[in-house]
Amino acid sequence: MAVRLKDIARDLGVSLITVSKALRGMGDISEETRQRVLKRMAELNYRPNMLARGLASGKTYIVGLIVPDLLHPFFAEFAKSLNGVLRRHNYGLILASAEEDPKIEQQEIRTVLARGVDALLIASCQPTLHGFYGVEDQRTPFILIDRDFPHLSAHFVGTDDYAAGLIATRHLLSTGKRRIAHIAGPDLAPGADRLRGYKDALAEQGISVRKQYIISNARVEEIGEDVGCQGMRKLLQRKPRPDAVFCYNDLTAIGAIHAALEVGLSIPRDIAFVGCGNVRYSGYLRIPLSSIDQSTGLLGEQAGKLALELINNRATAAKHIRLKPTLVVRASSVVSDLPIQAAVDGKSGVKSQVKTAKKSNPRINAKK
Amino acid sequence: MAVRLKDIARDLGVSLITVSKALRGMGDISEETRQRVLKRMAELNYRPNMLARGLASGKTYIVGLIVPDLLHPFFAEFAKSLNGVLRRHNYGLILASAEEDPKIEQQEIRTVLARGVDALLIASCQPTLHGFYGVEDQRTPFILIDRDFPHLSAHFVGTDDYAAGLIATRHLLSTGKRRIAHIAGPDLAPGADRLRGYKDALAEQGISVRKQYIISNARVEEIGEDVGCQGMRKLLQRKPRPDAVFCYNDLTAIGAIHAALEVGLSIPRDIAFVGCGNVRYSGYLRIPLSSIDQSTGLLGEQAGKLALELINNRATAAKHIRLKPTLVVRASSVVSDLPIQAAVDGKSGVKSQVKTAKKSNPRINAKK
DNA sequence: TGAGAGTACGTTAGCGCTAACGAAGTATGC
DNA sequence: GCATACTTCGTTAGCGCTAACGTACTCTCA
Repeated sequence: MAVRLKDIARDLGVSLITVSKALRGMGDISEETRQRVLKRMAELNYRPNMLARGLASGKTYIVGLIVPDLLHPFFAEFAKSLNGVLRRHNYGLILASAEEDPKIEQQEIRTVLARGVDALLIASCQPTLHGFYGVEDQRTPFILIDRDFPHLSAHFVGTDDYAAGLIATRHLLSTGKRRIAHIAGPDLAPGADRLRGYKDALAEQGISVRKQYIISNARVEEIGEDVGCQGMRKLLQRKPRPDAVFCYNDLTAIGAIHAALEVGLSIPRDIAFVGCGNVRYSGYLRIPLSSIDQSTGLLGEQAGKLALELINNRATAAKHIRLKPTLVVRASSVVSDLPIQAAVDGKSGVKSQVKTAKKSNPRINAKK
Repeated sequence: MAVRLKDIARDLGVSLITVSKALRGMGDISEETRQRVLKRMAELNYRPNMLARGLASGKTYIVGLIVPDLLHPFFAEFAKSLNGVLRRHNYGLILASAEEDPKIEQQEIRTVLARGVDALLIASCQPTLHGFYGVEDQRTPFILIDRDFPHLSAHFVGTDDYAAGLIATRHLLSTGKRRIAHIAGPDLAPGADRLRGYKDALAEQGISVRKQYIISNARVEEIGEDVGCQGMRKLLQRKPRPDAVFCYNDLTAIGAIHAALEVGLSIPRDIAFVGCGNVRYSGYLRIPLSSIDQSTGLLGEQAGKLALELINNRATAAKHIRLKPTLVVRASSVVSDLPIQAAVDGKSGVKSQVKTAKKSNPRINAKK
């Protein structure tokens, strides 16, 4: 059996509550007693029973995180970063991967809440908003991640996806491309915002948006390589053929590039690509991929800090944190005169990825 | 406030314990009463308080997982798969990423244990075995993941790393290469086993192991692209130059390939590469990477099942589960006569990856 | 018919901890 | 010298649930 407060109290000849107070650093204990207690605790390798503490105090020091897919680099990095913040504040993390299934998401939310988490972070994969199964009514603070539900006045931490679309498309325009296509994501907040950004960037240059250049994936479950590949095959049949593609994420971009190479196109000369997400291997791909970096680690930190804040100050008006993304340019969108190995090593390779991710200081829009 | 058993009992005019029994499906309740109780529970949206249940019963229905780095695709996939198994059995997952730091690992083990998990899975990053800080003495069953500590007679789930080294090296030998180098991993079980496999495969062909062809990374903290790149630069200075390299993992392979391209070598003609881990993008890299697949998803499942087994039957002799890895051949190790785009599309590209790693991998050429 | 067995439900006593208040002892002020 | 305040420690009463046993009540069968 594990050592309990009671054991230490008996051992030291003081009352249980004195030991508890010493442990928690409460004021009305003499410094001498506290040291005596702490010393004995260390000797006996005492570990407070967090279940009992949680039951008695109503605080579990656990935060729940529900993501659509832990394997997705974005969520993995987010979770890692969040875990770091929480650990530094002695909070634990209960994690659930919903397998892109709203039913499972619902189940996970239920069970995670039953465990009495102090806060809940949800990157939802719900197609339409049916509310969060009672989370809103609960006293447990909850934060939406990555994907906002504007109708719900909830806390939110995510990327400025409109800016992502804008920046990516502007970049392609700046390289002289004019027939820019878009392989869109699901018809949820991030996808819709990136699409808006894409359209507005075109409008800025007086270029009309052509429907035939937009591949919709409104109802696709998993936006991966095959979606990009199939989308690209359709785009290749358009007349005139697009000369650039802004892809919803890096996975679709990889698939799209694959389809373009398949028919012997030269990248970026014939057709250029920009992805979104800047996943780890983007710089090492066959065609190193230009991408929009979401500073995911920073998102995790911000989300963690917000969660802790909400836990400590019960009532706060809904906070929206949107980080500005940054562009990482690589060979998929910019012609390089250098031999290929130099191109990879130099400006467009990993080095610049690190540089950008470190240096870029995304501004935080704290609406309200 | 959440609904409690007491509320339902009062509401229905029965005793609290009757409600509890109905909830848990215990035998000595009439079917009629049970239905009445369950119906009311559903109406009131009752959720059992898992903290209280855990405190009273000693079972939390939570499993803890501690990994060195959640961002590493292996651990992300493992965690995801484990989460799936646990969810199907109504278990939750507390996850901690130790940031490759033994100190943090120790801290995480302490706090996770304090939360009263029913089982603990540890993929340790300890450089040497100092024991698991009292986990062994605890009644909490624990399972070592990926990396075994043979001295400890603990449960283990991981890859047959010796086979991985053997298979990878045999493959390179089968393509006619004879001067095969190895960029090794840290001097822990997986790294040491892969090295042994490498050596034995050479011995099988009567080829003597040359020290100058083995790059040791015994004390390197993070085995990533940089390590591979630097290791390769050293290997390039050896005389005669190696004509193939088996790399500890895919990340080092990516770095190594980078260094080889840098000096204008042709892959795989001048020098061939095999990695290990078969991460998601291996098939999309500049030089699609031959790799050893660890069937990580299956490992997660096996580990989850073992954990549940241990939770239910207290005492079991130490169980060792080692899955045999498989080889996925791509263009980094096999010459292809086809033009590059066809090579990627065809035999050496994505297809073989799909074939081997069925579940989570992109099925890009759906040309069936 | 009444002891034994079975069924359905309830009572009691915690799990290990904390919140809120209470009770000593010591110091301070006028 | 005695009330007031402060310091230090303890008592009481739970948090919401479960384990283990207790108690009615019914049924069975020699």
